[in-house]
Amino acid sequence: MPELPEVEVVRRGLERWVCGRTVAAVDVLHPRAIRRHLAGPGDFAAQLVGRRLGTARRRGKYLWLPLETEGPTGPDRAILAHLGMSGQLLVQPHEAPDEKHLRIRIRFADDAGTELRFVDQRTFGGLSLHDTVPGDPEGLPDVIAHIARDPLDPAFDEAAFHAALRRRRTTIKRALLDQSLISGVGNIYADEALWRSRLHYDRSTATLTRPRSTELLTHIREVMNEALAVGGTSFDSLYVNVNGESGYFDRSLDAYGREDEPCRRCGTAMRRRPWMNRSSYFCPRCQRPPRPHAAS
DNA sequence: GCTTTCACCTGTGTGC
DNA sequence: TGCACACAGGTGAAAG
Repeated sequence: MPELPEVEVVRRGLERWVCGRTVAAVDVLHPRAIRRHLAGPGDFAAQLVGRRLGTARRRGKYLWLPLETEGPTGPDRAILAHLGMSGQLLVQPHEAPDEKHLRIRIRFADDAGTELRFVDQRTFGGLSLHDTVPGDPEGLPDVIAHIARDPLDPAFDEAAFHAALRRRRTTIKRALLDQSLISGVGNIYADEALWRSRLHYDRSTATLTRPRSTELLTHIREVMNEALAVGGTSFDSLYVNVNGESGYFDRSLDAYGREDEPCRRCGTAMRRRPWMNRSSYFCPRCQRPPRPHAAS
């Protein structure tokens, strides 16, 4: 499942293989893959043909490719991409057979012999075209202006994050998954960072002291950087980078998916609890529940 | 205004 | 063998 490290790996691949190339043709093979582009597949293709792609950018789990312009005001449009749960952006040779779940194909006006493919089994992801926030040097698409900066962004505001946590009347894992508070954290890295911080997922955000939230942020960054270093996390080949290679971080997970296995700190059997239509993995000894009856 | 719930999707695995 | 069902989970609209 692509979270921030996986998306960053894809961004780097796009930067290397796609940036600076000019779009020659676009095939939309499944309309759901561009459902956020309200004007439809024909408009999506027509607006892209002839445009040169700028440097790939990322905020949290969103990626975008600015469409270069000659004006001094920066890019005014950008292709926005979200991989959802199973999306892949692959750079493939023209002659490579179509993937079973190929949704969008973008061909380029050059002789490099490769094309960009958006492949997505569960169709939660997609591409779309948007105006950018006026004056934004990175060409941030307007529809994701509400997404918070991610913890690997040098401009991430730790003091504001802590203040927001204290203001909220919610629990810590919900807050970590709220992309308007902090972006890029999904179910896997939330469980990993909470385990490292010895925090229970149901702990109230209002009870977190500044040192505790600082420590949590440190662990979020650690686990993301470690995943980045090995190319992201992959469980079932649904996630691969732009060259089709899987990440290896799943071998290093301490919490996620380790139900009944011994905690790597204290040896207690790890537990899984249904949580918001998904699962939370935690150590019942290291990560004490906030209320005696809240977990067993 | 803030917080919580649910629909959207498809492939895989399990139990009967 | 075939069927029903649970599960994976990010996002945003709708409900509370």
